Amino acid sequence: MKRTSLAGDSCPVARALDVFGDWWSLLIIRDASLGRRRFGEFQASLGLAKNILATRLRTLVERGILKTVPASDGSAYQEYVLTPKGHGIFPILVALRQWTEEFDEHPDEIATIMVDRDRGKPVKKLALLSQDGRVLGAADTTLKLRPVRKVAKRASA
Amino acid sequence: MKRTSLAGDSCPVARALDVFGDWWSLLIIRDASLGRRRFGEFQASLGLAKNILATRLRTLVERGILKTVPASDGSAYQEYVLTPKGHGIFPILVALRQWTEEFDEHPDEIATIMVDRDRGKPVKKLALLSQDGRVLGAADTTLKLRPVRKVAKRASA
DNA sequence: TTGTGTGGTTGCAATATTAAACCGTATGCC
DNA sequence: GGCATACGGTTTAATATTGCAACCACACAA
Repeated sequence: MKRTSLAGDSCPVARALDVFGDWWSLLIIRDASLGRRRFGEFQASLGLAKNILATRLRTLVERGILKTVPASDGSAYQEYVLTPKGHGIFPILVALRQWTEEFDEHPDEIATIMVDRDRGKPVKKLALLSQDGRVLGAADTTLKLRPVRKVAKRASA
Repeated sequence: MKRTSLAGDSCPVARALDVFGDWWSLLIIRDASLGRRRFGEFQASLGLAKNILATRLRTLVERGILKTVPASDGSAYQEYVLTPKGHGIFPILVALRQWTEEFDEHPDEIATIMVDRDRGKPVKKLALLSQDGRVLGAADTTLKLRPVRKVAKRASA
């Protein structure tokens, strides 16, 4: 009855969800990208049980999303910061944010807007472009089987 | 001990996760966006237990991501299709996919690539633009408190 | 009218989440 | 140094969710 792992799945969406697709991981990553680094900061901000936070931080470190560094204030504690792989999650956070901004039933309850730091103006919606520069919607795309170079090991369908 | 609900949260990321932030919902939505519509199709594709699939479909319908329609083949069964709100999740799926493409340890196990339907060429990476057209990274953005128009009801921080 | 496929529901065992108590190590303060 | 307290967890026990398998109702076919 173990929660089924998606790690070996051949779908890239499933593989991403396997890494940070649970209730708390993305919120921890969001907090980290807002500059929070300490165990206590995450706990206070998210209000989740400490044991859960501990296991989540541990697996996020294992998976290369976060890394631990010595505390910046000189104390003997450690802090958790995003790796490049963790920073790469930023567009996903933006996509989630923009979906809520567009479709949520109570947009008045959204506290913040994302702005361009230089100008202070709201950012535009994420755009998916073709190689020749056209804006693509879902209907303008398809999936193609990836050409296999050497030997594919475990991928199924 | 009920799983804490994020519905009333003021963070748009949390609000999105509250709607489809569990293990299976996004995969169901992915399947739906690939054209799968029937209970059995989802079940065979995802390999999840039928009771779980049933509850997920029900809540996704309740939350306006999917809607049920009479079966397209004339049989008396029903099918599940994405609403506009559900189609709006597409950029999130793209962002997840692209993260895996860029950071996964075994990219050779990824089966498909997303291509522009017209040309058959891979799509470009999602781009976040400022209003004056600059490409923005995480460090080029900040969050600003949303100006409150009328009375904010429940939002906290 | 008997059989089969589809679309579920029900019951039970295993696992995950939660809150709360506990604990060792650092700091802070005297 | 000595005591109190904060930090960063681990442990425990209750509850909720997940997963599997068996069951069931209805539609459709023969």
